[in-house]
Amino acid sequence: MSQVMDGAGNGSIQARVIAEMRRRIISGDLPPDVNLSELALAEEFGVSRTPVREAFKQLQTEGLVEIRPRVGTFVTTPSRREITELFEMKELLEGAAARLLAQRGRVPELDRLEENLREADAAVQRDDTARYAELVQEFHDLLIVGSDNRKLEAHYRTLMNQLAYPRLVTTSLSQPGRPAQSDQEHHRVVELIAAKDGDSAERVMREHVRASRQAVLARLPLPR
Amino acid sequence: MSQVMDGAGNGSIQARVIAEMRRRIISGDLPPDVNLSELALAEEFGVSRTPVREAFKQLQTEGLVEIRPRVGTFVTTPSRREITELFEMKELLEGAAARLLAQRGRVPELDRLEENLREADAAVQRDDTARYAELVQEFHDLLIVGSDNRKLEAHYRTLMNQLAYPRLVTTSLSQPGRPAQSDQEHHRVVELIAAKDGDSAERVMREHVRASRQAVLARLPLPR
DNA sequence: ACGCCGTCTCTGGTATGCCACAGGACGTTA
DNA sequence: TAACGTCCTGTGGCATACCAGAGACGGCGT
Repeated sequence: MSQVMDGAGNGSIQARVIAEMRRRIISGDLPPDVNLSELALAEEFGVSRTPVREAFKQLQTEGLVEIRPRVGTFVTTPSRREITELFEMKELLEGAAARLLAQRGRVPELDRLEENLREADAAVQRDDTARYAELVQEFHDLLIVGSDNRKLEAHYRTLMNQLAYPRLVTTSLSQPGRPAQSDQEHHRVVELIAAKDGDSAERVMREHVRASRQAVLARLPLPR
Repeated sequence: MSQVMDGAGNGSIQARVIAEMRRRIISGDLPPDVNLSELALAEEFGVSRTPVREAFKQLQTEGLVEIRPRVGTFVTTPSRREITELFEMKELLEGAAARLLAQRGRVPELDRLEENLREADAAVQRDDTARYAELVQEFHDLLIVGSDNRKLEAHYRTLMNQLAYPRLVTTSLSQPGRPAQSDQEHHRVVELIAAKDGDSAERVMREHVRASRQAVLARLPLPR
C-alpha cells in the first residue's frame, strides 16, 4: 500500500487527474484564484470533462479547490486565520502521534526515525538545507505512520495538503540557525519516544510544532 | 423542477442527494454492505445518474461509502480497529477543544454549556434518557464550536459521521448509572473551562471520552 | 454429480450535448 | 459623462449514450 490516499486505488483516468491536480496545487504550480476551466484541463489531459469534474469534486472536499457554480473552479489559498488553525491541528495530531508511537515500544518506525536523525545531523553539518528539508518531511511522516492510526494519518495528510506544507518547510528553514534548532528538537522527541515517555514526547513535540509555526509565520507573506 | 431549499447551502439536486444519503447512512436506514446502485437511487430521486455519482464521490471522500469500480458502491462499516481509531481521534479533538475553549475566556458557548448542564441535570433526575442523549450531543457540539477552530470542527464532524455517533450515544447511555456519571464528568469539564484551566480541562475531557468509549464498546455487537 | 468455461448481465467509467445562470462588455439614455 | 440596462460568452449542472470489466449463472464435458 502506498501512502497516497487516492480514491479507490484504481488506475483510472480520474485517479490520474486527481493526483496530478493535487500535485500541482500543493507544489504551487497553479497560482491561486485563477480559473481552472474544466474544458481547458480536459483538453490538456486529453480526456473529457467528466473525469475532470469528478476530480474537482474530490479536491473540493479535500479543501484544495473551491467550486463556484456557474462561475468557475479556483485553487483555494488558506487565509491567515486558516493557517493558524491548520497549525493548531498539526500540533495536535503530531503531538498525539508522538505519544502513540512512544506507547508502541520498539517498532521499525522508531529505528527509521533514528536513522533519519543521523542523516539529518549530517545534512545540518554541511549546511545542506534542501536535503534537510526532505528529511524533515520524512521525520514528520514517520512519526505519523508510526502512530499506527490510519484515521489520524488520513486527517493529517489532508491538513498538510491544505497547508501546501512542503513549500512552507523550505521557507522556514531558510532562517539562519533554524535547521540546527529544529534538528535538536527532533532529537529530544525521539529520545523521549525511545524512553517510552509518551506524555513528555507529546509535550515536546507540540512545542516543536509551535516553534516551527513561528518560524513559518515570520516568513510568510501576507495573504491577500 | 422543484425549488425546494435544503439546509446545506445551494439547493442543487446534487446537494439534496448528498444530504439525504448521508442522513440515511448515519441514521442506519441503509444497511451496510448492500449495493447502492446508482441507477436505483437516481430513479428514486427522480434524477439522472450524474448527481448521484457526484454524491457518491463526495461521500466516499468522507469515508461513508466505498466505490468499487465496476462492482458497486457500498455503505462502509467501521471495523473494530477503526472504531478504536475514531475514538482516539475523538478524544484528541474534544480534549483540544476543551483547552481552546478554556483559553478563550467567557464566550457565549460557555454560557450555553452551563445552560446545557442544567437541562441535563434535570433529564438525569427524571431518568429521561432520550432527552439526555440529545443534550449530550449538544454538549459535545458546543464544545467543538466553542473551540473557534473551523478546521477542527470540520474534521470532527467527518469523524462523527463515520462513527454514526448518534446511534452509539443512545447505546452507551442505556447502561444503568452511565448517564449520571457522564453528567458528572461534563460538570467537571465545564468547571475547569470556566476556571480557564486549559490543561486540566483537556485532561479531564480526554478521560471522559475514554470512559465513554468503554461504555460504547462494551455494548457494541461485534462487527462482522 | 461435479467442476470448468463461456456467456450474459449489471456495474461504474467516460464522452458528449444541452441548459440555466453569472458576470462582464457594450451600447443606450438621461 | 456617468449610470443603467441588455446581450453575449463562458461556466458548471444535468441528462443521456456507449463502453469495458467483474461476477453470476448455466450449459457442457468428464
